Amino acid sequence: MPMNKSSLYKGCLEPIVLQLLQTHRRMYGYEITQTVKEITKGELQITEGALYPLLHRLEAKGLLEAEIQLADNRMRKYYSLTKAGKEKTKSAIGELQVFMQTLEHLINLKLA
Amino acid sequence: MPMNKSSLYKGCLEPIVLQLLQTHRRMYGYEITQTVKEITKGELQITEGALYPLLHRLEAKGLLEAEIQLADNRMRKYYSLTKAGKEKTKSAIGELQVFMQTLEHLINLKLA
DNA sequence: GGATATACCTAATTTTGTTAGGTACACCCT
DNA sequence: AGGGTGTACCTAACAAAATTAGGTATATCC
Repeated sequence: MPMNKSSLYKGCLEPIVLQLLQTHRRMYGYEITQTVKEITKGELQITEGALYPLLHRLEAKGLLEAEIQLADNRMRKYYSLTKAGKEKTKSAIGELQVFMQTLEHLINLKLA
Repeated sequence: MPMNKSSLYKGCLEPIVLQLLQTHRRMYGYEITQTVKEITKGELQITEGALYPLLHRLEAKGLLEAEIQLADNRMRKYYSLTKAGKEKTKSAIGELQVFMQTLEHLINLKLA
């Protein structure tokens, strides 16, 4: 079950996760993979091998903070944006929007 | 001169180049970098270290064919899409459009 | 003669994702 | 009791692709 046929999402995972955490306030890893799968109707399946290391990197950079919680002998590691994370999210989303406009522009080109 | 602050274009270079070759019919490497820079007003600067290896890969896969031409002691290696390349372009653009819609969907989420 | 632009190239490194595991517990079913 | 599935975390080996930073060579302009 690959993320996608020809991984276009490379480089976009970070802003996607940041944005999700901004709208949901607080999420754990597995929840992120399932939520994205639902929202995108299976189009984007974030692999755990990509997600967990990313979360760890973002935490190490001080953009996320983690809190472990137990329920029914189940561990959940909840992540939320730090102040720096919120700022980073803002700029990341801005860049992503510019990126999307640029992409659309490039794709809809007709020969002059 | 990096391509971008935080390279979002990572997995999208191939479809972009294919699309450009479809609309322009015939281009050489340096021309591609300059054209993209102009079209995107500097937003996307394809580095040569990314482009040339990509062109070689696409040629090796039989998606592009190359033709070297000389003018004023200047070498230019013109690339154009093969039949297989045209088909690949079609599907790549389709995937890219699905990708863009998914991205937009993810970014424009509001908390339910 | 030197800077800038054109025009190709590659090698080392880094980043990021894929693939493919592993642990552990809960729940359901037979 | 045992097995399958789902939840929930993790990591290591590998692969792909871009970045960084070079190199060569010629033309043009000052």
